[in-house]
Amino acid sequence: MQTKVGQFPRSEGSLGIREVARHARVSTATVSRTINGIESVDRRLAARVWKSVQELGYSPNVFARSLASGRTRLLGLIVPDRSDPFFAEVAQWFEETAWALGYEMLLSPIGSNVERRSYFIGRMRERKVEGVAVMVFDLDSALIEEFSVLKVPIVYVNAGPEFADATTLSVNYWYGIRAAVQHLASMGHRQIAFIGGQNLRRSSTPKLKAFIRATQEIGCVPWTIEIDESFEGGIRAMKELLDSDVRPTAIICSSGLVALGALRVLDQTGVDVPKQMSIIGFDDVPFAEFVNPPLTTIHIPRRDLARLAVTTLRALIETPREHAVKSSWEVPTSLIVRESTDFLAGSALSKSSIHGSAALLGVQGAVILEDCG
Amino acid sequence: MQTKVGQFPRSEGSLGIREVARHARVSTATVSRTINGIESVDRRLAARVWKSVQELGYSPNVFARSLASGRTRLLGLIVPDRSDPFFAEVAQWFEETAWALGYEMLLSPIGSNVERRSYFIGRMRERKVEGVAVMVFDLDSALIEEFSVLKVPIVYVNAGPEFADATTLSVNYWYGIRAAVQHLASMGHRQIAFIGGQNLRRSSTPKLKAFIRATQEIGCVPWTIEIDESFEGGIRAMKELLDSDVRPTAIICSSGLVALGALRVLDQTGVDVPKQMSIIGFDDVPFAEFVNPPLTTIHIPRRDLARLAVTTLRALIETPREHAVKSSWEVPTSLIVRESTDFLAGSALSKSSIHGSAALLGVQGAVILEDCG
DNA sequence: ATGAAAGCGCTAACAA
DNA sequence: TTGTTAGCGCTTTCAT
Repeated sequence: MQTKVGQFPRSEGSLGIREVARHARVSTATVSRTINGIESVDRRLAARVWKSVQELGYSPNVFARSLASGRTRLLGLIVPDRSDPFFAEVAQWFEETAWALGYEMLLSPIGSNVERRSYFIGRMRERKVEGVAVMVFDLDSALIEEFSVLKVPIVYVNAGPEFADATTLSVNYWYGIRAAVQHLASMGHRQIAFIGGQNLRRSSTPKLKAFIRATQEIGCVPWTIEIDESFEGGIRAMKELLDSDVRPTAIICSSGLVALGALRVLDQTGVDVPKQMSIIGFDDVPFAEFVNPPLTTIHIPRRDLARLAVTTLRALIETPREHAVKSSWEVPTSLIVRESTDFLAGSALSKSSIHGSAALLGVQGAVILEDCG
Repeated sequence: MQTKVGQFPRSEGSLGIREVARHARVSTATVSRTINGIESVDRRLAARVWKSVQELGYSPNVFARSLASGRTRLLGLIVPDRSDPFFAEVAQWFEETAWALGYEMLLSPIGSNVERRSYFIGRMRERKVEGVAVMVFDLDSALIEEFSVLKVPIVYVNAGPEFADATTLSVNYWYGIRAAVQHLASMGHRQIAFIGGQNLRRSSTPKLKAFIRATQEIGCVPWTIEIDESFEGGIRAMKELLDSDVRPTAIICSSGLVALGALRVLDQTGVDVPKQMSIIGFDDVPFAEFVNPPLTTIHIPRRDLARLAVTTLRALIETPREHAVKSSWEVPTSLIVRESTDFLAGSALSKSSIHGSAALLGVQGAVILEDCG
């Protein structure tokens, strides 16, 4: 019989379930059952237990609990970069939703280098995540391999391989981009350019496709210009556009930052937005509404996306995986009209009530155009 | 002798330290020592162990590890609101620093309602945090009480009680605000207003004091206007200022959002920034540099603050607490000059090289004025 | 330097 | 319904 001491000062006087049990004059099992809300416990005993818990100031040790139960209630979320405001917000909603369902989030901003990636993968393994949401497009197959070894459910969000049985969630850019194009067309714009590019999110392709389809739909020639998706990219593209013989009258940017860059050039060049040029961005960036003029943006439902990821994961985890069928879900985008878009100058069309009402809502007001689908 | 089954499907084939030990033909103790990098292990045995770890794809169970060792290596960080970009960034640096030192962060965005607060406090207790950084000013004493029961080290960051023995870190606003006032004064401004207020951060008072002292220092009368610290607050204050008989020529805002609000009003009123009015904000908000014109801001060293919090906590945790002395640290603020400040129109002063060089740095360039202290 | 074995605090059979 | 008890997977003494 040895008395364990340990190098590190343990929490005071080992206040564990045993002390509570002794104090309440019941067994540890009863304490455990009470704390975990198991019905079968006698009301009077339960009351005694809770009282002891209070008096002693007991709080269960999650580590012991996980070890004993074999459950961790941990959900992994793999993103490229936590400092990107888009992923930051998604992560926040993911965590919030997870909490609401009794889970924890383990965030893995794996970046781009391989060491960092396997570090985070290892971390998730050590902590025994029960499921993982993958939000990076180019997670290499070796890592995916490593994961499948774990045999935990995975959902791919707006990314990932087209496994026959992979569960996927995706953002439908078509709705929002089509709404944007039609919004512009309805105000007389025919020369609409799209500034897009490639980045970590790799959502460029679907956005581009949607733009092309939407412009063709209204009988216009798609006008696109590719850049790296950033503030500087927006600056370069806008300069290029301004230099061309015939200027577009409206521009859709593939991200909020790109739009901010475009706006900068326009401001410096003295081009009035929206009178001389209309700009539409994405709300993947905060402060789109605090900028001058407030940006008309395509809204990505980050919160819905995050929630869907968590709930899907939970379903996968808690459902006996007898009939694991491929399932895929989609969240729609929409258009938020603010003040960076207006009627084409010299257009025969006059101000419609839609835009008028947007202005009426005041500085932060916005009218949301649902998808036209 | 019973074979444990468990309700929940456990990780495949119980790949634990025992399997590794068997595979490497050593004891579990040796495996443990090897994995934890304990020197005394024979090189050849260690090699065998690592090989087995590789081949088996073993990764230790953190829960068991924590349970056995009595250490959690968890650091709590209490903030009001994780969606505030300031705290979001601090939290990120906190976590990053913690990782670098082998710790984890447990974030508690306790908000304002009591239930939420005690929920997060409870969470930290359950998880046995080894130390806590408190970044909220008005953590009520009851909660502090609850914490002191845990007997874990606490550092108060820019907040908290003035316990005789409390460890505190704080932001020195004096340097940055003084630099801002002097920057303006050097460009001929004498009518400088300060838009400030109160918010969760409660950093208003030190900021206000610093402003008053700095303006008096240059022989000006402090001109302050109080609002709630927000975008709308900035709008209201700016409107009020524009309506007054005599307008200020330069304005320092107590936060980035307030500055954005002020900028909005100025833009709508057709007041040119910086030609007709200079604006200075705080960089507690991203995109201050992406706005038009790029905002001259007072820089708060969020990263240093977070790092200091973590390293201080670690020192407190890992140092035998024999002589626990009160200690306090400070991080300085500084001024980042961009393009929202300029010479007073009609001033006898001409453009100095300082501002000229800022312009030369281009769209995103900035010259940092260190504290004048 | 290595191994045997006693727990860490809890959960969940199983028995009562 | 309640209690007894065998682990969960690891660390760390203690003995070798």
